[in-house]
Amino acid sequence: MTEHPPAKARRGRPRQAEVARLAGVSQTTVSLVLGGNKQGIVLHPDTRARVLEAAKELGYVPDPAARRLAAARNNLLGVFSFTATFPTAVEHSYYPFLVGVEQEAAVHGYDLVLFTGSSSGGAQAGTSGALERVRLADGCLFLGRHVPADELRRLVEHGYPAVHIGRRDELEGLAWVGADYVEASAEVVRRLAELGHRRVVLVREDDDAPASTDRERGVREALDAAGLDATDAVVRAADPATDITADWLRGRLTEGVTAFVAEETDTGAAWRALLAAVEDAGLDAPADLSLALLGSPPADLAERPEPTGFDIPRAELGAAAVRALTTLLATGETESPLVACAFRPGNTAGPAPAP
Amino acid sequence: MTEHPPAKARRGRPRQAEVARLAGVSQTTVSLVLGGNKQGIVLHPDTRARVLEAAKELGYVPDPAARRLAAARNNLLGVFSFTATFPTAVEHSYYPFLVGVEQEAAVHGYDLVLFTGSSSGGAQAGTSGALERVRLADGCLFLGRHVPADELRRLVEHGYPAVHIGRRDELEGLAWVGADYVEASAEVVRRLAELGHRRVVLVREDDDAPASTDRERGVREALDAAGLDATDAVVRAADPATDITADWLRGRLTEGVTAFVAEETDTGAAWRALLAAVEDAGLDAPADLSLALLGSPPADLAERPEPTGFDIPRAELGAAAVRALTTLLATGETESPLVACAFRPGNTAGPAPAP
DNA sequence: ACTTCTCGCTAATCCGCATTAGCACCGAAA
DNA sequence: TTTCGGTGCTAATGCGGATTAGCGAGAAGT
Repeated sequence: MTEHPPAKARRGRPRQAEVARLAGVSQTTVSLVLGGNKQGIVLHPDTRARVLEAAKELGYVPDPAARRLAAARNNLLGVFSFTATFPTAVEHSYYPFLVGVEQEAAVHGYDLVLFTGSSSGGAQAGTSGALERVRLADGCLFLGRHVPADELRRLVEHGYPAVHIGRRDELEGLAWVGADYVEASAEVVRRLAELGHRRVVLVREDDDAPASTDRERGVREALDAAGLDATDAVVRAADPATDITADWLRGRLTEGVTAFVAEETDTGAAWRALLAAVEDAGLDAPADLSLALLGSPPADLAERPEPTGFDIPRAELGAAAVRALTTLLATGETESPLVACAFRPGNTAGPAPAP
Repeated sequence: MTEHPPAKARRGRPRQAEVARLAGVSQTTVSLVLGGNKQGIVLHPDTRARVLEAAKELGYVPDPAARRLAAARNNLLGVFSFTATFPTAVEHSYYPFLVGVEQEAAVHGYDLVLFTGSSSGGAQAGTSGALERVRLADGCLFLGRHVPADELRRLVEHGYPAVHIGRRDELEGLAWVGADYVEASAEVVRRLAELGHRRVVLVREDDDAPASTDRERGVREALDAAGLDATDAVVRAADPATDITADWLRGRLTEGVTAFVAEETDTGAAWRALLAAVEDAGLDAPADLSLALLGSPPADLAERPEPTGFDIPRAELGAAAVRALTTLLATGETESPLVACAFRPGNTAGPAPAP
């Protein structure tokens, strides 16, 4: 007869109201005890204890959405990647970031929300508003070579705390953490120069991601600094697999090029192409020519000779990103640190062959 | 003087209320137009158009927190692993699950919250109530060989939607998805029998995880079915590295054993020990004896000959787990599917040597 | 002309939590 | 006895949107 709502009784997670009932206090009090009580309202220790016990007994956990809505924070950090976060194919590329992110987030008491849908055409991938969902979290990390700049800009302009993993200063006000590709790439070229190489070629993808342009810049700067010829020193290959062939390689060799440097990308296409071309040409590195990789080799090429180049401290970058984000959340201060990469001697580069 | 709140006026994004004002309709109408309008309420096309235009003009984007709050579900799935979710060392063991989980979650429009045994709330890690944190998500996936059964039971009894990756029927009411280790292991043994092996030994860890006992069962069943001698057919090695030696191997060989099967575990210890013993004994597989691995080889052993055995469809398992969880959330129905493993011919097993 | 129906739209609530205002009580000061 | 100042707690409200109940007005039926 009466319209009692007991049907909802055991439905879903316990609310503060239920904790309140069990503890014999008001919902407000529960909120005060469980939330920070930043208002400095005085509560009797016994009440406090009762509430805590009731909450534990019921297994109460605050609803993150409600917390956010009430203009508070929910201790959730988002991670949004523009290429799938767990892509089968490029396994090794992004995973290490998460290692660092996860650890550092734990240190700061945050849980991680992985925003999916960026990957694998999920429920609403590609939708123009897809980025907005990250607002559920207190702040968010963004990851990927290509990022929808306008959407991200909107978030940032509205004051949403965001940190990009990877340099990205063209986007005013966006905090980021980046690897110092310029310096790391320059160092690789300097080493090659020291080994006697007078002409070096960089093979990069035909793409203007900061990660690529930074590497090119480093290479060019080092060439300049060493007084080397930078003519045709950079090759943009739209499709490395077809552009970088044994013939092409021989051609460059006859021009006096003795060292080839490839940039690392998600797919490692440039490096793969280079290795294939060298093999096809029946040549050997580092005997006939030197090779270097501006980054880490793809996982499936692990058994190949270790490439000369540098390692990107991915876990460290992930951790730095979390630190930047928590700082942003706490103080509102934007910081964009540049993390150094470690030179990796490897064994694909050697002294330049005598002319 | 007056305590007007205009400070918040131009703050942040537009609300539905503002869109409504601009379009000259009510907030409800805006919600109807912009939201799904699952109620099938009839709206005039013109009204609809006006609202859409107003929304576009203002650049309206719904607040995900509010949306989720009103919907009484936050579209979050938890992933809880009892070993760190992102362990650098055992990288390959759990990672593939996540690949499948992430993709399938995206398909269903869920985002992921990552909980790890270690992190779970930096503030109060290790607390016995650590598991309660997962209640933050609509439902949760559990992952790991060893799981605190009583804590999990509490959650399940409270009606919390949980799915375990890996068979686990001893826990009444818990849904799980598992690989069919019994059948897969049996098949491996059947193949060995077909190759003429009359005595087969399984090397397993001294541990009662379902994943181990299932494999043993499959092996025993296949031995029985083939009418083979199952005496001493199973060896429990607390520490495979010291128990499985070249001497031990020779001993078994003289007893007539011609094939050795190892189970796969996080560390791959049993398989490693077996390989080492064979090498130490100066023997060769598959010439002198046959080897098989009930699972996939550890990543660092990739360059070794491909083990005969089976592959665990980890990504598929992850995806199946998400499907089971979403079904549980939607219909309340618990399902526990068993996913088949694919036999991997490999090249460590061959015909039994003539006696 | 009077009841019924749609059709189109809106007022009122609720979701779960945080915050604001303020109430009831009690001992101390006047 | 009245007033005052804490102390300890709660009612009420709002965040932004989804949902439910239901209200006018014109069309249709009788």
